[in-house]
Amino acid sequence: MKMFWRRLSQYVEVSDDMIEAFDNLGGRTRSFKAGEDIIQAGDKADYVFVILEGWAVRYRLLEDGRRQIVNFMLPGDVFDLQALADLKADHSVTTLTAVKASMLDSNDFLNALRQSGHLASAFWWAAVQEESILREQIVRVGRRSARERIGHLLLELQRRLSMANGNEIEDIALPLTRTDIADALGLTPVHVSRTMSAMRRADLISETRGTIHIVNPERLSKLCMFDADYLHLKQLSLVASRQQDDGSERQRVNTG
Amino acid sequence: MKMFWRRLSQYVEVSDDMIEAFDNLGGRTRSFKAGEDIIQAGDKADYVFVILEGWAVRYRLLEDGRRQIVNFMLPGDVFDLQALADLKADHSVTTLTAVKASMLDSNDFLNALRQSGHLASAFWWAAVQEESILREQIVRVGRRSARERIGHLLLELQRRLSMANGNEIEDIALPLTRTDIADALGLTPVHVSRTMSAMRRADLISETRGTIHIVNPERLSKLCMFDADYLHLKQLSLVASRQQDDGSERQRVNTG
DNA sequence: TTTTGATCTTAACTTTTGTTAAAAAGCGGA
DNA sequence: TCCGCTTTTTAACAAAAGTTAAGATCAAAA
Repeated sequence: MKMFWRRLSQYVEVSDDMIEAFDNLGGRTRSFKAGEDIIQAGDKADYVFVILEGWAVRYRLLEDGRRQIVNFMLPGDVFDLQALADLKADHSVTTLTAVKASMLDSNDFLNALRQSGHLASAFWWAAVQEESILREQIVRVGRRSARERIGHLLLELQRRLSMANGNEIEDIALPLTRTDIADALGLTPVHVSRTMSAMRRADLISETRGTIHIVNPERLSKLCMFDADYLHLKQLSLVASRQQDDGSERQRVNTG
Repeated sequence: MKMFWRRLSQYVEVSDDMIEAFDNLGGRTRSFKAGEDIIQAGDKADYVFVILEGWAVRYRLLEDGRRQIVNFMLPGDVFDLQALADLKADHSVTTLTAVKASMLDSNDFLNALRQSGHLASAFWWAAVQEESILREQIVRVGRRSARERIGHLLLELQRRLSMANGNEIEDIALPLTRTDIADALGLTPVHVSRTMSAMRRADLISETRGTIHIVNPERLSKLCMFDADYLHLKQLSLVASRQQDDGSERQRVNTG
């Protein structure tokens, strides 16, 4: 839950009354195994989830089996605020790793929002940020080359993990297969593999047992035209990227 | 404004107190010429807009001039609810035709939401629907062929225009150049032209002076795997007469 | 350790989409 | 009406990404 408050603190001052209002919700924590569906398309959404640990994805399957991963959900992320509108899910959510998530009854959740204006605006901000990430995903898939898509996604994930973690993460322990990356970026696994091989040869990234190291973030950012504005981060990114310049220690992300 | 209520009535019962709460906002109507920017990336968003007439698009430019249209905004659509989170725009909005839009001060708007729970949930629904459309745009651009993308977009626009209009629209007066369509679908104008020519030859669509006629909506829907569930519509015929359904099973909206 | 199944890589080849360019069509204003 | 502009279409060719297939690598289970 710490990750969640850390994330919200990007936008609002996290006050005690806010944490209290939230705790009173009495959401129960549920654990999911890797590869388990949390929501299936067509389900009636009754809960709002907060990811506490692990990675999940929202995806959609076409009738002929093509799969598109719509977005990644990391610790601190909130979904489905859609549940508050009392609709059926038009997509599925599944886990990539073991996941711990807090499940909040959507009615209780609404009441909590009414009680704490701060809490409401924090969640509003989270929803706005999520939408921003969706828009950037459209740009990524619609108007970028394979190499740019991969680099841009890696940079986004690094930022988001750092934000949840509270300090800059250097190396990304990606729980993703080439197929997952392909399904997120509108490519084929073969082409992802081919392109990442080329990126390694070009010394843009290196990879050891599923952990990606971005050799030179500035260079990769320039190459992929990555501009973190769309993440609407506050001081963390500025402070942290400064720290990164003066050679602070490298850190591995561990996501359970 | 009629379009707007018609659209919201898809989800909530539009009551007099709701219309009153909204009218009290005293939003002023502004007119924009075709091709005029309503919001520019980097602007501080201070207003919530409701489109009354005309078409607009949200888009993002990459440094090297590539453009991605993120979504289309039609009469009855609301943006930027993002303004409520007091953020800077990470994208631009421009008009494709002359546009009339209602501009609501975001603070006044927030107060109105607090006063009318119905109004709040109506807007929440609008935001949820918009996000749904964004997700489908990701699937469209990420995992569909050029022909599927074009057909799918046409079917979506037909649905959305019909919804705003209150009854089924047959022919779509598209105020879009091939370049606009290309920028929305992650293609080039040449390929859009080529593909639409093939679609005309295949008797899927016909076009007269910018007006598109979908020859056989069922066939096109099947071909493009268009499933309107993501728009969360009720059947139009019901909208005209009855409001929200009670306990009975919700109807699937497919084609025609 | 060896085995097994999944994932990754590489290569050769195909298909789709992008590029460039030039001609045709459409459209508003003189 | 013609003129000048923009948009659309078509064609030939280039590049990017998809497909198929086979071998290499990796990690968990025996």
